[in-house]
Amino acid sequence: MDRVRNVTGKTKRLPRYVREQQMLDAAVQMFARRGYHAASMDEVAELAGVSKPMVYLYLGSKEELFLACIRREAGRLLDAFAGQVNQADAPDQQLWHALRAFFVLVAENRDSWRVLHQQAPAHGEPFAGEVAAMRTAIIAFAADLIDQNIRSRGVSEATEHDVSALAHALVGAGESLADWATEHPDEDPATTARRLMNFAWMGLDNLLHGSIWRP
Amino acid sequence: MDRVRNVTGKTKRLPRYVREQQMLDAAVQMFARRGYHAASMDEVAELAGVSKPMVYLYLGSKEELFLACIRREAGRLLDAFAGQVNQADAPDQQLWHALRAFFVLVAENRDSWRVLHQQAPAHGEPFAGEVAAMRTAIIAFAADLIDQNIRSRGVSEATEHDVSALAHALVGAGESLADWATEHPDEDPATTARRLMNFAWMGLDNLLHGSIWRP
Amino acid sequence: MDRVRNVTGKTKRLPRYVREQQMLDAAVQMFARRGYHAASMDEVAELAGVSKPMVYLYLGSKEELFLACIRREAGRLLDAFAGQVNQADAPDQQLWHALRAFFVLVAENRDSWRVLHQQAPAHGEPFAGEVAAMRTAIIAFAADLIDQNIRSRGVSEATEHDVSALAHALVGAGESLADWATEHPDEDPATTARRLMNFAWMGLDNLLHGSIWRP
Amino acid sequence: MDRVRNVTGKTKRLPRYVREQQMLDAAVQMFARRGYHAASMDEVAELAGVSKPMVYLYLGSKEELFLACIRREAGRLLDAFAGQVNQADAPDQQLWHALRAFFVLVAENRDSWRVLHQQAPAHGEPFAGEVAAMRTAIIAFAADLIDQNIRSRGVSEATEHDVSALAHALVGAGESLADWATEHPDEDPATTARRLMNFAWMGLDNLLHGSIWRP
DNA sequence: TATGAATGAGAGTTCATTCAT
DNA sequence: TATGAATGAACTCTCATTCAT
Repeated sequence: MDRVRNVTGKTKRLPRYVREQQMLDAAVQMFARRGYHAASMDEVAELAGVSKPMVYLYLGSKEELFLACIRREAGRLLDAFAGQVNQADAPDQQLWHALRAFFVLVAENRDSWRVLHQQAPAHGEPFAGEVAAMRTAIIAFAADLIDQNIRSRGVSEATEHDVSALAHALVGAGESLADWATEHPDEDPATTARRLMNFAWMGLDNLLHGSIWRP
Repeated sequence: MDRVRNVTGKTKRLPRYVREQQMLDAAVQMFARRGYHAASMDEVAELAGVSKPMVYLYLGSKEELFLACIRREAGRLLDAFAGQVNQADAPDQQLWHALRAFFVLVAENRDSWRVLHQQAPAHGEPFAGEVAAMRTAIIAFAADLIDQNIRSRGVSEATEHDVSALAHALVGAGESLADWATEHPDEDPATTARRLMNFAWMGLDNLLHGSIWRP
Repeated sequence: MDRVRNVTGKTKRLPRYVREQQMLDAAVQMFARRGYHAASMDEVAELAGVSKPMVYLYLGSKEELFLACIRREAGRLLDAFAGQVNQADAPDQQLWHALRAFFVLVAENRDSWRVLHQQAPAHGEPFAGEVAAMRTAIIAFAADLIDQNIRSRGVSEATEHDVSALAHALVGAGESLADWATEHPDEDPATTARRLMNFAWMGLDNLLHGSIWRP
Repeated sequence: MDRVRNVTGKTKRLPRYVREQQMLDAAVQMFARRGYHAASMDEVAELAGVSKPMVYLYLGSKEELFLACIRREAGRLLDAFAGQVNQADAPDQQLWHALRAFFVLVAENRDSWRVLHQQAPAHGEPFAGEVAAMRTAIIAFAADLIDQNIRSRGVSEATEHDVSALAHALVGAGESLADWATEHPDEDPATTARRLMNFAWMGLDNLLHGSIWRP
């Protein structure tokens, strides 16, 4: 009933791409708030202002719709995180820019973040895999920066395995802070990014200087 | 058909408590591997070697069953993490013991970890809340240790808010490493714990010494 | 499989209202013959020539379906009984017309009568209440006629309570005769109505003339 | 937990007949208040202070239990109604005694009345038939009295069919008044019986004197 | 293009009923 | 005698999905 209508009273015919984006927007919102299973195709269609068969016509099935959501949002996140980095910068500067972009994105797109972080991994393949791939890319990016840092100082005891572990820890810390920031809306994303830089990068620095914690 | 039978060929009658634990074991496994919705009560019952009505008789409903799983596993995790710590130890020693116990538990109970970390938060209330409460307790524990450390050195610029953020980052890093360790079965849990101590604790140390990262 | 199909062999698509009436028809029949609990939604749907989800989509739930049946049939009965009465007629004429319409309706809609008289009161609230309300209306109608009759003769010993009891007796006699007529299909409804008029109205007449039975 | 126990703390072993009556008491109560289907064997057993298998051992099945209830209560009602009548009395005296006994019984055993009047007929054979048989006996009794009355006056236009209809009307009026009396606990059963005698018997009298209502 | 009408398939849940002790 | 433990079988209800127009 709320669908956009033109002056003749007929339903407005929008180009396919626009309609698709509307549906994806609606789907992301529903999946984030209700969860994948509890979100019904009926509700998605209604929120998108379209009839159910349209959703099927454009997106195929509930699984494909969910996948399309995941892909779109994962792409956006990757773009934000890694896309705008200047490879000529120092590693810490690169990480800093990436993290800040990430926290900004999450703050502005909570539903998107919940779909990627909370929903997709819980519903098995192929959804979990899609997010896992994105996460792997991010971790690789972090690992690369850590590696650059290490090499630039000539320290080299750390294996690839060690670096990978550090990158995982760094990303996990970032994800957790993203959730935390969600509950503190007055926290500036840049501040959150600085917190993480201090927590993580400084710890790495220490290791590089040989001060190691032992039980 | 697969029910346990004794030599006389008759169905084994077990006391209620035993059967309940069997059902919870089966449920944790099914929920972890298939996901909450995809896991059917039929499958849970079959895996537990019991008929469906028994599951309902003892555990009430699918929701209550899931909650019971979450509560049991959350309790175990909390016990492992915070239960065996000696308050007389230095903060870093306390954290170290807790983390080691945590990584050991996760390594030995992957399904349990997946239920808590991957399934419960994805399915809304009351499940998410139950895990959130446990996580809050763990974060408080970590925050407390960080606080002790700060005070013992007389440094005091950090607000409670800052400490909370650090604790969230630390716990997030631990969760991420737990997942990572799951894919590296030959990694010793103690080693994983040491990685995290080095990544996190040393970073904190740095902060305490006043070396701060700035953009 | 038995659904109505047109010559092209395709499923007939009927407007919502028509389908709803078909479902109610089927439901009344099933509830009357099998009883509320023994009637399954599967059977109702099949008899209506529709799939089960349609019944749920249009009527909501088994309880709501039963209620809808009761309401429709109670409405029809009330209309038949009280709807066509001319208030200008003498009380006995009014009652006579009402009773005749009632016995005609019951003779032509046995299932409907059984749902109202036999099923609904046996299954507690809200079903019993719905029929009780209709019955109360009918009894009030009868009581009113009795009252008019009394007043028209200036006799006035009878309290409201007494009149109510008489009305209940009259209606109970009518219900019982309705059941009895059901087993005597060759009995003309008008005859049945006349029987009741003689049994009831004449008895009242007597009372009004002061001839009272005493133990 | 509330079962009767002797001093040794063991469950009291009561003779079979006593236990059976306890179970029937409990069953009548449950069937009357919840309805046949909604009453569960669990609840019946608990209310009777017995374990479920005992109910099955003594009464056979839910159907047989319900039948046993119906038979016991129908027997009591028949006894009350027709059992205490002195055949030497005049017909109106006989009817009066029977009705008074009936209204007394209903007033004191509401659950019993609801099982017979409300539940049994709603649940098909063999339950409905059992009550129908009892009702037939009562109607036959009434018809006989009416018949005696007619013959004693030498009036004989009335066929057996007519008399049967009158008896049905009389009994229906009685049933309806029984329900009505249930809602007016301060009404004396004898008064209710007198109401019915006046309503019914006097109406019959009229007919016998040739004053007939015509449309 | 767009949709109201319709359904296949399967889930959770609840009993009456019966073993095994 | 008496019962805690256990289940077969059904039933209500819900969706993702697809016709027919």
